[in-house]
Amino acid sequence: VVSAADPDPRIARSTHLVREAALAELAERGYGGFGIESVSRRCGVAKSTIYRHWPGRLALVADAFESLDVQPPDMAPAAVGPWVRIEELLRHLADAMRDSRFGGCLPALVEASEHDPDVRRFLHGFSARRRQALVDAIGRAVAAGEVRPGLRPEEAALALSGAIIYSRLMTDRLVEPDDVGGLMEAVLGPRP
Amino acid sequence: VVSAADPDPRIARSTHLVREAALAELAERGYGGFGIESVSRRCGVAKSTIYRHWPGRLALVADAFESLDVQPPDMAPAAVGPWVRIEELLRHLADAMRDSRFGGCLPALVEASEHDPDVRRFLHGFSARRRQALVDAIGRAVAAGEVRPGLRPEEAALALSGAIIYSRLMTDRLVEPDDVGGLMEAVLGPRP
Amino acid sequence: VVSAADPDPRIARSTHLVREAALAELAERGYGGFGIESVSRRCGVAKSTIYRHWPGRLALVADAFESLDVQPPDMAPAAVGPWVRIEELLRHLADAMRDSRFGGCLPALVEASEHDPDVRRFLHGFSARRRQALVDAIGRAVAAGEVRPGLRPEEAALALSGAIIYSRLMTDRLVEPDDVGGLMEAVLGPRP
Amino acid sequence: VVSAADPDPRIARSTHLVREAALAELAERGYGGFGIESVSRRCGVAKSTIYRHWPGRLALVADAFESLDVQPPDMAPAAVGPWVRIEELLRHLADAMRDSRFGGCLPALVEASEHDPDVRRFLHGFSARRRQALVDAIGRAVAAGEVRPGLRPEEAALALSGAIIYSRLMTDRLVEPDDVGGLMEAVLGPRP
DNA sequence: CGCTAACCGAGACGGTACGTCCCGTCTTTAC
DNA sequence: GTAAAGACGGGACGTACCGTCTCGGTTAGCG
Repeated sequence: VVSAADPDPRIARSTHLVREAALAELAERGYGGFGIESVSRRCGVAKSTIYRHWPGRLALVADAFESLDVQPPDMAPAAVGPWVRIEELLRHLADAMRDSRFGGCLPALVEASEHDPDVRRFLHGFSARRRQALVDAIGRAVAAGEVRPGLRPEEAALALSGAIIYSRLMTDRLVEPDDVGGLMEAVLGPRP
Repeated sequence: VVSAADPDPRIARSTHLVREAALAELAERGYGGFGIESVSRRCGVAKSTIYRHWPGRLALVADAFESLDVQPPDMAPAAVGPWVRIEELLRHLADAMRDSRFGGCLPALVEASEHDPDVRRFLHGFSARRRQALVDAIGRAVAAGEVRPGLRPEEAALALSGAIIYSRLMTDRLVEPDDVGGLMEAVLGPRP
Repeated sequence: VVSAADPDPRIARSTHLVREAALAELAERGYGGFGIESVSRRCGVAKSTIYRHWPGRLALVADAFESLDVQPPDMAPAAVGPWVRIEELLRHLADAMRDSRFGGCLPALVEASEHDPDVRRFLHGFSARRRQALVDAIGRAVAAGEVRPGLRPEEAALALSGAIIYSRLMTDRLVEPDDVGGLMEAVLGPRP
Repeated sequence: VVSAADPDPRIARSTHLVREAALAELAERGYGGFGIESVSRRCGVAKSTIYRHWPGRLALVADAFESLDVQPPDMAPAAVGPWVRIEELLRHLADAMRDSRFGGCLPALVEASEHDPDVRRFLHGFSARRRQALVDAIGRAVAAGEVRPGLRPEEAALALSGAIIYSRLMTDRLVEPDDVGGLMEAVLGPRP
């Protein structure tokens, strides 16, 4: 919405404050309770200023989410074995679920994506990118013989990601980072 | 909200019409766009009548969901082999995701459960009941030697359910009933 | 509204309770705050029963007023001198202003009479009957030489009644019964 | 309610339109039938705008009345004789009774003042200010020998004002400006 | 002295207005 | 000249009554 090259420091300040407040608002009150005026009060930026930079509720929500930019960790793709790489990716996802800024907004994100194409694009893109990294790692694990032959990486990645997401959204007990090992063994078989 | 033994047919009529309209409204416009007055207009029941039976938005949402009563299929628990039973449960879940009344409301349900205890209780209860049936079936499959020994039923059930839910909520392509076989093989190993 | 010869004691009981409560309600909360349901709660008679006997708000208000039946005192029309008779009539009016049942309802009565013919008929009738008694007495006082000759009874009666009514409706201090003597001297001249 | 020095022309426009409509509404439908939404529809100003400037029904009623600002005529206090001054004041009052904006609202004003201190303060203040001017004029008439000695100005003013007010509120026939002379003679004695 | 007709209570129902809150647009004011 | 402050029309919220209606349960007074 706002050009990254915008030189005006006032605009940069406003957008930053608003995005922070928007995320806090979403995590705290949910998508239904999210309000522009509430964000305005929370961060001290005038409502008219917010409307000058974002066309409305949904755009602000989508933009705030994008600013989160929770990418899968790219470090050490080859230096470690595939099993460890898989574990790293899943731990990172499990951590994100516990982060108030991302995990707290996830339900709102899911709901918003249902009716707004921008939000959906972001959410599905985020999800797909992450899963692809997992698929790659599982494929390498199959090739390296660390998991049973014949295991299909796509379905396995869906099941592993799904377990973590699902436990966050529809369960009383979310998958902790230390639970990741057990989860992997349940899907991929015994640790090599 | 309304006693099951209430003999007044007017109440029965009103509650039924309102619940139907509420579900349609939720599936169509989501939790954020859900409005009592809109439900009222949709089903022709006066707003005052709705408020006479439900204290507010959230209560109506929760009650409408509960009226869905999408139970896991209880038929044939022992007559068929465990593998088939697991497949049956997962197919039923995959079907529910495609049902507009349940699958369409799921995002709203997830979002609402984040801030309303009643909705949360319903959603988590539904989810847990369903998963428990799956855990039982997987346990029997392990005991029967239909899947690899040492597989932990809880984690496996989480992964299988999660894959289906997750694909509905954060993915462009949901798990079709015919995909269930492949999914099971990815998690449980080759079909016996 | 209800026939005086109605023999059913249940109806008599209901109408009496409702009328009492209606007057109390009017004196307490005024014409604007007057409500059928409030009257119903106050006297324990069901709303449906009230509507069975009166067609609506206004009819109940008018009927309740009529039941007050505050008549000018008819005793001693000739046994005493005209001056004393005038004083008696005005004292009675001043007393009525202090009665919570009549004086408290008077503003509501005035307001209601502005838009309801039934109420207006009652109020103007009450007012005219009372004033006529005063006009008669003043006329006799003129004839008896107790007040200055040439004094017009109609205007004098209007001024005397008006002073008492006006002080109740638009003044902080209403005319007490003991002020009546002074008022009469101001309008009629010195006491004979 | 609104600062007199408020320079925003939008506020001035809104308040003016609303006050006009409120007075029309009061005169037309009375205090009981007075409604904010009706005023809103009548003048085309949104309900939310009305509530932004007045806290509620009563405040709007009181403020609209105050905006009437029907002051007793201050011109010619000494240039003319006391009798003429008295006549002038009473004619002005009788005229006000016939003005739809003031006279039409008077019953509503009386009723409202019974339960709202702001309205009462305005009404009693208006009434007292006006009556005081009359008391002064009558006092001067006594001093000038235009009326009988010993006449008490307070009571006489009460009777004269009362006759006019009372005839408006509780009588079929109000005091016309041309009736004022006769009324004065009835209370004050023959015209000098 | 029982029966039937009526009254009564309880309250659901479709409405309408209340007063509050927020939306998204727009104008005014101040820095 | 931009940002704040906030007025504006609009509309949903949840509440409270309105006046209509349909129920059983009681009760009165006629037979």
